[in-house]
Amino acid sequence: MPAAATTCQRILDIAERLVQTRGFNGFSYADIAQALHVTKASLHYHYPAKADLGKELIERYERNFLNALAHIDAESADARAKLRSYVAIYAGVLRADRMCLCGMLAAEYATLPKPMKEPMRHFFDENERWLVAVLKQGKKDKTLGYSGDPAEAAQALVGALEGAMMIARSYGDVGRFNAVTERLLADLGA
Amino acid sequence: MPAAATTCQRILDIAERLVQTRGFNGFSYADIAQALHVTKASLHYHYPAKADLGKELIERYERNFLNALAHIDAESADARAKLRSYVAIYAGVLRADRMCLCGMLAAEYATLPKPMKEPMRHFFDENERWLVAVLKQGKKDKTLGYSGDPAEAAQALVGALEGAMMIARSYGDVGRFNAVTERLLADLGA
DNA sequence: GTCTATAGGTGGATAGAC
DNA sequence: GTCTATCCACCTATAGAC
Repeated sequence: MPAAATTCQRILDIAERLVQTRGFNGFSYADIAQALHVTKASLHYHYPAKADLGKELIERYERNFLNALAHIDAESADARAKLRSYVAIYAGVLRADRMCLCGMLAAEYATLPKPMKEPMRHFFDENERWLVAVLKQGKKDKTLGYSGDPAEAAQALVGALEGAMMIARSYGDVGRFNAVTERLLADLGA
Repeated sequence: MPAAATTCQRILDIAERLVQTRGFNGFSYADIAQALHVTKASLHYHYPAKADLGKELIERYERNFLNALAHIDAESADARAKLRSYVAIYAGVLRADRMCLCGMLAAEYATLPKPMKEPMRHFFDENERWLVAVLKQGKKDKTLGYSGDPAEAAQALVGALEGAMMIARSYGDVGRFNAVTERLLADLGA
């Protein structure tokens, strides 16, 4: 059985939800304190500055995301299935009325504390690295089709997913996201 | 010659730039006051609440955008050319290190003042309406190709543009955006 | 229409007791 | 590790003089 969540983990869980729904500039230590029934001062013991909290949020989010991708690789050998599982991760986030953590931070990029900027881009780099491998595999075994550079195709896909997610959330319409992603997948042959 | 810009217009110009670069939660009346060499109180005379300013920003942005689209319709009859001109608008915004105003607000949707939410979605509705007309024209005269519902194709395109813009801006890399949009246009036959 | 002045609140962050 | 208490900067917004 899993060990009880530490205070640090609980803080990150609440903060993650807040960033994904309201943005990094849209929540405060007071919001976490209220949800966790502790004082703001206690939070500063664990994460002295908001930038520290934000950096840790990104790094944990990327770890969890890459674990999910590794899980996909372990589960399915088919490039088409991998791609569909990848999109399903995004759909799951949106269903919880959340944006991708790093998609949210990308919008707020100009106002982010410096320690958060590089880790945020790293998330996208790793996503694209994984996607490039899947796209290359799919092209090699002729299960996926796309034109040009696989890196560009990966960037286009990530951008399309983030953008579709962001807009669909404004409409409160997950179906809109699903319709768009179904097109994207179909265009790739998945 | 154009009339001298009114104070209201100057306020909107500064605020627009601030929202597009920093987000609605990322700037304050103090920022505008400093840039305009007036006091915060003066700004409240023109726009009592920040929500009033935000609503006006969206409505002006949409008016200007729709004017640009009307200009495209007047300039070119070719659906492919129209589509390329549409994408060029986005590229121009990004080149100025800005995000689309409404793309930015879409990310911040949960924290937006109520009076801004419907106008923001209206911008996307009108964009998609225009795109649907172009896509239908292109399909009719066989200059553009896409599968399925033109409304869904329009939503996919808008989402892809907004997402690509957001991410490319984080990397400070307009070329990344151009490469992605070139793919999108090519896939549509434009 | 713009100013000074200020209200009333919240932001992130720290000191020091327990 | 959590608390109380507090600091100071900043926020949106208003009152009232000019």
